[in-house]
Amino acid sequence: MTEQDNLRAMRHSLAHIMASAIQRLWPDVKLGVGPVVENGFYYDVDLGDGEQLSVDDFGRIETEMSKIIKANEPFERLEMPVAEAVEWAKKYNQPYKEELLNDLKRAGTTIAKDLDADELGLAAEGDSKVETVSFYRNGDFTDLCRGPHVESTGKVGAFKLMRVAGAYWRGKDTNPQMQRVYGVAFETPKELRQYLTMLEEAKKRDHRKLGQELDLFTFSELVGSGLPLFTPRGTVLRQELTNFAESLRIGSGFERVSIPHITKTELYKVSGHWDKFGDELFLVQSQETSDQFALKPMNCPHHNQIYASRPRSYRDLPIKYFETTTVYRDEKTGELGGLSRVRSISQDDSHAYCRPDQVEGVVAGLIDDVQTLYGTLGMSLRARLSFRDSDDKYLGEPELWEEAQATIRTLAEKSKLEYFEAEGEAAFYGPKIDFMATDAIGREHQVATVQLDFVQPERFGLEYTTEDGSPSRPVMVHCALLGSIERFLSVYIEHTAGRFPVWVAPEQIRLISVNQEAETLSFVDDVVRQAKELGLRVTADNNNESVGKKIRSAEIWKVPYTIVLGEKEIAGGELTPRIRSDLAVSSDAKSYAVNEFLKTVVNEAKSRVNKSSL
RNA sequence: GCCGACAUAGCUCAGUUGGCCAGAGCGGCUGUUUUGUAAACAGCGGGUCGUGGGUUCGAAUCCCUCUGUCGGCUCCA
Repeated sequence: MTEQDNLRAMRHSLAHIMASAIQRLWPDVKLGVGPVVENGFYYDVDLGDGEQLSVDDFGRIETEMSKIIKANEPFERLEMPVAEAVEWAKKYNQPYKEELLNDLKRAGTTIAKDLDADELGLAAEGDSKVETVSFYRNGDFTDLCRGPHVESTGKVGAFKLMRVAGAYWRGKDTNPQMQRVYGVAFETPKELRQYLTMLEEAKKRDHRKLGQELDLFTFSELVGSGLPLFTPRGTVLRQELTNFAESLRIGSGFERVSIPHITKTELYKVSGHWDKFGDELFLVQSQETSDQFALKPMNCPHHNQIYASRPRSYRDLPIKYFETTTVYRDEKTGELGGLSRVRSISQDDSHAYCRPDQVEGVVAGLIDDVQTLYGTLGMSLRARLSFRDSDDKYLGEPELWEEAQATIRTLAEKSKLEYFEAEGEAAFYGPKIDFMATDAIGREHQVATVQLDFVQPERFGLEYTTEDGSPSRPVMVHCALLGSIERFLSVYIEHTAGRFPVWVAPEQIRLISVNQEAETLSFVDDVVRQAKELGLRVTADNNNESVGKKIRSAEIWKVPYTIVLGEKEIAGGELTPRIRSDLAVSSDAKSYAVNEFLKTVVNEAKSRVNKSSL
């Protein structure tokens, strides 16, 4: 058994132990499923009679679990015919288990396609009907289960119950809702502690907290949920990041286009999005005509109309458009949160219209841009090649798919990307490459995406004239480097913990006057003026406070360079910048002539480095 | 949308067996001080306790509605 398998067995065993502890405390509990998840496990339970578990009960449950662990009860595997198992479930009043068993009996799997039996931790012995099922017993607790488990309840490592949340039985929103109790578990207490420390760290860097503290963005009840408002500081962040992404586009031969934010709904009836996503559109009614409009939920159909506005020759291709613009999606309110999930979504979107023989070159260029961007931001990347599976929901010629997927695989190989393939993750219109970036505390986030599209060109009748004069369909390549800029900001704020490198820092230099004397203030003004002339973001703190307090304030605002100005500086004409600790390369404070310092900072910003050049 | 928790000053938070004018720290403003690398001192403002309704002699506190936030579920072009 590998270490991985052993950890899984430990976690799954803990799910059983937790269920058995809950059953001791609430004998009438009805049990759902209890699989292993990332970092731990959960079990879905239903206490019945509308009774609810809360985190206040965790102490009792954990105590009970500890007793079971201490008793070191062996896990015994037993088998019984399915019919007998159904009787067992009936007898012990476990309707959810009964339902699962009936599925096993009928279909041989616990559920059609939407849930993976393995994830559920349940028996599924292939596609044929199941004759016998396995149970595991520890002490007085018996549960339908495929296993494997650890030998006995004493061998489960370190765990902690984390939270309880609602979850639909078998993930369907028409089913009754159960309570899902989550726990985390590791082989050793040390690993558990490390994990909990990481969570603490994540909490400290929560972009919602930092957004408030660093005055980056806000929400207003009057404007509505999921509609972030960016302050001047937050807007600098957005702008610097999009400027960078846009400069990569321009370097790769994309041309900027510009479109309105609304359209007649006809556009989406043609594109096919109306049927699929119509209920998530914000509708806008004209008071003048009977036309119904919608706020755009994506940009491709608009861009397609620009492509379609004149005849295209094979010589014109690839035609590459890009635009940073906002789309609007009426997401369900319960799904919104911070900047991670919003209803006004800004995208650095691009669409390239290619001949089939150009797809490879275009995609290679985009992969290159993605790598440059995330390399500069100090995040490592992994790519998921999202391919189709055998489902019939995919549109477009199967040969085209095969070819495109092969191309993507070759490119991933050539670009030295770390990648993996995921069947069934493709969009309905084509395969894609989704990029995941790892942040400073080891969490992975989905960011950029490159998608091939065979469907929209067809739907919109996009064409170009080939060498022999016949019409042909271009292939569309969608790409967003930052993805949703709001979501990306949430990732980047947490990645940097708000300690932005100079090129993105809303406030790059803060000047602190030692006193209020006219000579000092005029010297400060002079440095501010010079810095602004060089395009730097500089502020002066001339408040009547102690130097110590003003330094502290600059630290709290995470300003990269703080400079105290007083008699000494006025006399010598030199500054001694205080460098924010994460940027500093050495700990010695050096002095620079005003001009020399400012020019160094300008160059540092221009080169987008993550360390101080001083 | 669903389940659960929550909403008190600009921020962070006290204040529940329903009861005197609703509190603190930070931030803000004013004054004193003229300050040298993470918090000088003093004073002053600031909240119809998210909204609307209800119960009660009396509601920040109990009940309902709505709005918003958080943890999940579901969804994600």
